[in-house]
Amino acid sequence: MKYWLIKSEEGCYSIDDFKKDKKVSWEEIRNYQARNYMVRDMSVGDLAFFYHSMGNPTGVAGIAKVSSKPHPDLSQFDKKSEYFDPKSKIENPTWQCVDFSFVEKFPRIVSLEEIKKDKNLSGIVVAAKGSRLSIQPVSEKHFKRIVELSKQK
DNA sequence: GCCAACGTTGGC
DNA sequence: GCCAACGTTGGC
Repeated sequence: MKYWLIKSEEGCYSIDDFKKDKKVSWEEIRNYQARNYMVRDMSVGDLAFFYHSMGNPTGVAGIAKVSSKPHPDLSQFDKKSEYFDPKSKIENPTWQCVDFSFVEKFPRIVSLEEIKKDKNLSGIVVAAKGSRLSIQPVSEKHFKRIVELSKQK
């Protein structure tokens, strides 16, 4: 069982959109490191924080669960898509993604500011300087701590 | 809107 | 394979 953090711009796709959809294919990731986490390291049943970037506030908004094995990201073959990749072949797609199902929306956002301040969360990837990766691993300890924080106040 | 950090591209 | 130029992310 592993834990993750997936970023979404609040204005593009928020936790409320996710709650309504119940399930989403995590397409349009065009970063090899992020893709490799999905393809190589995620397993069905893993939990992931749903993180609002560019949010007000920015922070962890809820929890998602990996609900599929990796499959081709169809947007790479869609010529009209902003994410179309002319170098990718149908026989051997460059970009793969997994599906996430909705688990819960936190009663409140655990903000990035709060995460940075909490001593129990030192070393967490999302708080590192210049941490831009849109999919990140989270340790079990850090995962549990943030869940705990979300229930406070 | 600014800008630091860092990934990607392409010339050599 | 190096590295400068360029593009993108994302906090502030």
